[in-house]
Amino acid sequence: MPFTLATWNINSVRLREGLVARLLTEEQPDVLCLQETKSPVEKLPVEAFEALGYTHRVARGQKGYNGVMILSKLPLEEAGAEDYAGLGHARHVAAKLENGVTIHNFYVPAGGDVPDRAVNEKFGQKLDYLTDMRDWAHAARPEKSILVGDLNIAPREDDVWSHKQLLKVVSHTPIEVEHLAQTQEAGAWVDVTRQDIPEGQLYSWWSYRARDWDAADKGRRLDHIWATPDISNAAHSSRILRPVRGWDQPSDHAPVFATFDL
DNA sequence: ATGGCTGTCTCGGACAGA
Repeated sequence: MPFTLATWNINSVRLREGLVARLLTEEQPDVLCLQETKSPVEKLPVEAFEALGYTHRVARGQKGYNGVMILSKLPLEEAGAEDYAGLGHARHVAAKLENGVTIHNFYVPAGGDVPDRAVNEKFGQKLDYLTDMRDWAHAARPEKSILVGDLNIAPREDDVWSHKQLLKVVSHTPIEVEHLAQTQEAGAWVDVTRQDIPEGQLYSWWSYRARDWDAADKGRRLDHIWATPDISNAAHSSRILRPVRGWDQPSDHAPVFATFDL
């Protein structure tokens, strides 16, 4: 049975409960992975999602920051939650579908302003988080797995509006790109979005600060869908729903979709 | 002009996002 998966940094699920419901109604993904829910688990809005058929979920949360949730129309069982780099943050949760596919939902630390761990602790935490993800993938040798989320790195030159102007900007620095590549290699993860859309500029995030984000189009591809090689060939129909960035009181991220024939 | 804004927690403004 084919299933459609989406990942979206919602930037407060309580504030944007209505936008989530709209996406679920209009696009009907089987599984939706959210990041930056910014809510303790017990305060997550779930009733509206249940009414739309999304009766299964796993979540981790904390007050004010971070937070991840997987909403699903398909039954799923919890498959763990890691606290990489020992930050005490709710940045990962995993779930296993009845078809045996495990879904990992990540919110990688943003990393602060200065791309130098000697003067910016947050940048060091971001690199350490990616290193722990790499070591986990290397040890676990994941199979039949999908890794999604806001990885907060735009790895390719055509994943940003200006490669040259962003080389020293956190999210596109060579050291971050190298750390992400090592994480990807350790799990043999296939970048599903780029498998489907190999050429051209592709963004999933546009800053709130631009006067006209659509016209300026200074975006970055920070949100990703990866799959292990045993199921990557089943993936197709990848897409980024740019119009969602233009909805009323939007998140600064657009949702990323893929369908798997499994 | 890569911060010009936005959200949380809490009721003014620090902190975080990226």
